[in-house]
Amino acid sequence: MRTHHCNELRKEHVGQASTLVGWVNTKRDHHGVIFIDIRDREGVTQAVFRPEENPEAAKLSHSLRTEDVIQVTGRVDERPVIDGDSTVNEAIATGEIELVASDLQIINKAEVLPFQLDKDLSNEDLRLSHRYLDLRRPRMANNIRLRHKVTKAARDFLDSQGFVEVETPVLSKSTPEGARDFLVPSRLHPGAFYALPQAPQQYKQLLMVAGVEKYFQIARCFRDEDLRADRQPEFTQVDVEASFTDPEQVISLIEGCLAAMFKAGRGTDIPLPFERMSWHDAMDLYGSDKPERRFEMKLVDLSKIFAKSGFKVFSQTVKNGGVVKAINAKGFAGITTGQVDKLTEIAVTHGAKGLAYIQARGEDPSTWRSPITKFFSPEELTAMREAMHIEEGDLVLFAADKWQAASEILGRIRLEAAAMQNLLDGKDDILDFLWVLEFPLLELDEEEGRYIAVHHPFTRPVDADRAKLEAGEYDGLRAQAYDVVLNGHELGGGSIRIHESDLQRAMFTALGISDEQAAAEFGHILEAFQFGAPPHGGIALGLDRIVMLIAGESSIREVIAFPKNNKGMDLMTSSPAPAEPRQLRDLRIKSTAQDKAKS
RNA sequence: GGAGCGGUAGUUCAGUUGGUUAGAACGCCGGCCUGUCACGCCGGAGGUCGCGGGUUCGAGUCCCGUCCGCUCCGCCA
Repeated sequence: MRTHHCNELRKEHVGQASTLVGWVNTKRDHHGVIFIDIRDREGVTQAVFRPEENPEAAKLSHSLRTEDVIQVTGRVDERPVIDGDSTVNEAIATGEIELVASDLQIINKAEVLPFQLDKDLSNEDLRLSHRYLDLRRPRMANNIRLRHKVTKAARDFLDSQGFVEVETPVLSKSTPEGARDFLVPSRLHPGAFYALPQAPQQYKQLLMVAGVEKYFQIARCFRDEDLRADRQPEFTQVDVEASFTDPEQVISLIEGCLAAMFKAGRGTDIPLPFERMSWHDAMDLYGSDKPERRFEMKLVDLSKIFAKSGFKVFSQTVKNGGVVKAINAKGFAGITTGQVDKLTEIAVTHGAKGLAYIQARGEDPSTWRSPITKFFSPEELTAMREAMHIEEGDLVLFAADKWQAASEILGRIRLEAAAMQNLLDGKDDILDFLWVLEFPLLELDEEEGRYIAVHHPFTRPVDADRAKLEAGEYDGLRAQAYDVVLNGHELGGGSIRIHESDLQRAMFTALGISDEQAAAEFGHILEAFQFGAPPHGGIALGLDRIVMLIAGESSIREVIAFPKNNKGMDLMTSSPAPAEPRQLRDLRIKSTAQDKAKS
């Protein structure tokens, strides 16, 4: 049996017998002498086969192929000096020694692999359909181990703070609000369905009513929505809830938890506490509720300057209660026509009628190239130059709309312009953690003509706004909610919750949920709140995204062992797949084939 | 649902203005090689150029359609 892992043997083991097991990483066959690099999960060790040591083993070693599973027994020897040259390999940890093989057992032969493990491959289909091979590659093997370390750090930290891990059901109940649910048909109750949880939100609040006081769970969550590089239909949250708490306690706890996770994952301490910013300021300055602050290019409000401008597009917007805002992409006056078109397209996609800009060839407005400056007075030009700090070579981009719309448009433009200018090059090591606070509680869904919860329907308004909510005044309400952001990525979000049934009913009313619907969908929680529900709040962190960022990957698929592709399919197992007629019969579900036959 | 990019050997890619038999590297197969570690050297096999249609004397290349993948928008309380 194995005596050592493939990363263990050193000079001090010279002369000892050792048995290694693992995969054939590479074979270098010199006919007379054969070198085999054996790989296990810990590392690589070179084994040497010589006819003079054991002719049979040496002969057998010729037949080895990459990824065969073998066991090699031999004597640990120092790497020799040949003709005055050292044969030490400094690239591997065991490079000072080699295993002089006296026995070789081929445990299991391997066919030629569909792809080489020592080369990158761009064909993600192929990787996913043979994921068990893809995971052997060092990068993926490291990511899997990294994920374990980061997850364990979160678990250990929360445990050290007195939090109790509780498992909540995966077979759960569908919720009317929020993302589309995955449904699971019930055999025992034909026509009825479980839903897979989008998050353990209601269960963890009920655990607070149950008196658990401090709960956490490394929780699998499910959402039947379209996928992205950072979105999978099933994903993992570090889900946390506490009773008798407040935002400060949650923030402090999560800063400690993230510090532990980043320490475990990348070995460095992150500076605490994180900076904070109100949602209003984040939108106003960066045009996003998850600001990327590793470059400047802040949004500037020019409404006052253009309030009475002869340029009607601007002055009318301000007159109608909107704003004129702009960003200065320093040194980007040389933007190409194609790039302008692309930025314009982004602006139009997000509701702008076009994209006004100024290419500042010099400091003086007379040198500016722009489709709109001819409409501006000299005073407006001067005031704008001061406000935007326009210098030679700058590019200024405008948006005129309602405050939030204009801000969001410019926020998108800002990110794209920065990408065009490669402003994030060399900034991979900067970790800009940020708390975004004071989110709005509700926002008006103009299509549906009703208010929807910005966070979720259990989020507590700030104390000062509670009376307004109960009185039916829904504009401008602020929530006791907080998001933690890293480099423009939302790592997690949470809130203090509603713990009173009256206030919860008022919230449902605001969301247009009738008493009957509330009783049917949320009766259990309204009832629970009547029996001594403690004040409580919590947060959920996106574990996949956090591990992705620590690993330096750009997709969460790289840190999930068996992810789905863009269409939500597992290419290895070919799921989802049609069900057997018998299964459908048990569930009293008509098959699609039957439907087609009828119609 | 929409936009962009991509699809050529097992893999990663190149392929000019439309022009002979579609190439390279790695991998694979065979041979040689007793100190390599991306071993080396010699030889070989391997292609529905995603699919369908069109233009043309001639299409990997141009046009139309379609499928698949990825990225983004919508969507994701």
